[in-house]
Amino acid sequence: MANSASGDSVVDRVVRLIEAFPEGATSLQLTELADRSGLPLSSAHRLVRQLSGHGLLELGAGGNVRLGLRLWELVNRNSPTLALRQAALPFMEDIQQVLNQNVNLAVLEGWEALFVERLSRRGSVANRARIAGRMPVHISSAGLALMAHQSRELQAEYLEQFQDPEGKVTSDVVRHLLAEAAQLGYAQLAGVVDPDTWGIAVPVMNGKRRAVAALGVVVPLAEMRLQALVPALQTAARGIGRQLRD
Amino acid sequence: MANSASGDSVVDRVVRLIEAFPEGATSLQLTELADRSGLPLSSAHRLVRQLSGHGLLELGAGGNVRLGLRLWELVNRNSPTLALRQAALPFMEDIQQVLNQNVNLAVLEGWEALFVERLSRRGSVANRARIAGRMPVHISSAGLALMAHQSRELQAEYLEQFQDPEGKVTSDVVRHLLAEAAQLGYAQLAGVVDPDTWGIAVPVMNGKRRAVAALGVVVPLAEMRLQALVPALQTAARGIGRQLRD
DNA sequence: TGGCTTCTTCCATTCAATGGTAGAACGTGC
DNA sequence: GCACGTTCTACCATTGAATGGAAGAAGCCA
Repeated sequence: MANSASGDSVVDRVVRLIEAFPEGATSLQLTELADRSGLPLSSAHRLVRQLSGHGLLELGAGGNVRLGLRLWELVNRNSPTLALRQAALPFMEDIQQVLNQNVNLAVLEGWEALFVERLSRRGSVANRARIAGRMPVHISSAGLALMAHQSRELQAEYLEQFQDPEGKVTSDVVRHLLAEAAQLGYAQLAGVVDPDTWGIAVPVMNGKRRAVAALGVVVPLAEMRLQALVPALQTAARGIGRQLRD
Repeated sequence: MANSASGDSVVDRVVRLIEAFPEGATSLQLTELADRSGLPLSSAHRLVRQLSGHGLLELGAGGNVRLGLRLWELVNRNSPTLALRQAALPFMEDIQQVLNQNVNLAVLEGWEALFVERLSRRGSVANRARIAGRMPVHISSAGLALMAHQSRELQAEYLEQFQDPEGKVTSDVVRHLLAEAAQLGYAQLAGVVDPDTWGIAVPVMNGKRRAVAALGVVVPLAEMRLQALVPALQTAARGIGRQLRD
């Protein structure tokens, strides 16, 4: 019973609290939050109250805790992806208009593609790639497009640690996919997420010729027409890259 | 030189750090961040390093600090507005398709409308209502639509404290605007933000008949056709409200 | 090269953070 | 309506984590 029996700082605890929210869960019971974050109830309670006072969290009736609107506001108005999304949105709208497909934009975070923006195909509701959602590199066209254009070192590191949790894919297969994507200039993947859809993605290069994002579409198998999709995506990706330069 | 000379807790400091980012600024110099947050440089530095370790901030070369992608991810995947936005997006897309106007969705935060989602008019780039941006209630149709359907107490409190920083608008004028919006079921405002545009917004009511959001469009003056716009917005707003009920 | 700014590290001091405990509030079944 | 389990909230003595000035390192520009 001292200052931090568990040996972590206040900052660590605040982070644990925020990270304790399971994906997609907007609200949590205080007790459950304490459990999930591994903090003693009284500590969790005290921290939540403090954070609520600033609006980073919201403490509702009955110990109901949710992320604060104020936090959402602060993060989104100063988002690290702001410039990227602003540059990309007009081009994404073009793609959506012309091809009428689900369009998405992803960046590389660790060994996963993190989707930062998305436009839905008109009329359809289903779209797996949620904003702020992740997909492992080896099963997403966006992930492959991104990884295929990273430095040799990073790719080597990635392949080194690669292991398919389901044991179906070997690192050699992934190596091949990456080589192919690098050579073709786009990545494609059929029916991995959804058996009836294709994913196609191209890298977005910034001024320094680094692949900072991937622009992709998810199309129904029936409408798969590479020769039409790829040039459109590549053109848009170049446009985005040019915007990023200024 | 003790534990917190300024008398605020670690949590307070973390919040100050995050709030120190000026709207729209994605990155900040460490020294400037320390200044803006009012923290001693060494304290700011230590906290930034800790937060960076968890990815909530990112500490780049040369003391360059930005919000972390990890924080963006956590906040957006558990956003308090997630349910609202998911319910609203399909309807917003409908509006965009049918009317081809800038569509936006706002909630009430304090005495301001906070824009949580937005779709741009095809082809146009300009759109003042940025995501995570704010507009005072009395100069935004969304704000008026929201406030007009709040409880009598809240409205009274709002009008009580109201004061136009520019001294042009009196609280009586605002009272009148609110009454009108409440009676008509929609709020309209001409050329306040941009001299050539109209804003029209309708409230979105949840299951408990509380106005939880406002759905609005911004149209060029020339294309202003109330009799077409309002019914479309109201229909969409009802649809959104119905979704929120489940 | 010299001077200026900005970043980073160090460490003795001390008070804010901690968490077990107790009690209040809530919900639920009998 | 009572008793029981659960969850939330408040308290407070203990103590080690947080603090921030100062000095050194690293850039940067003229």
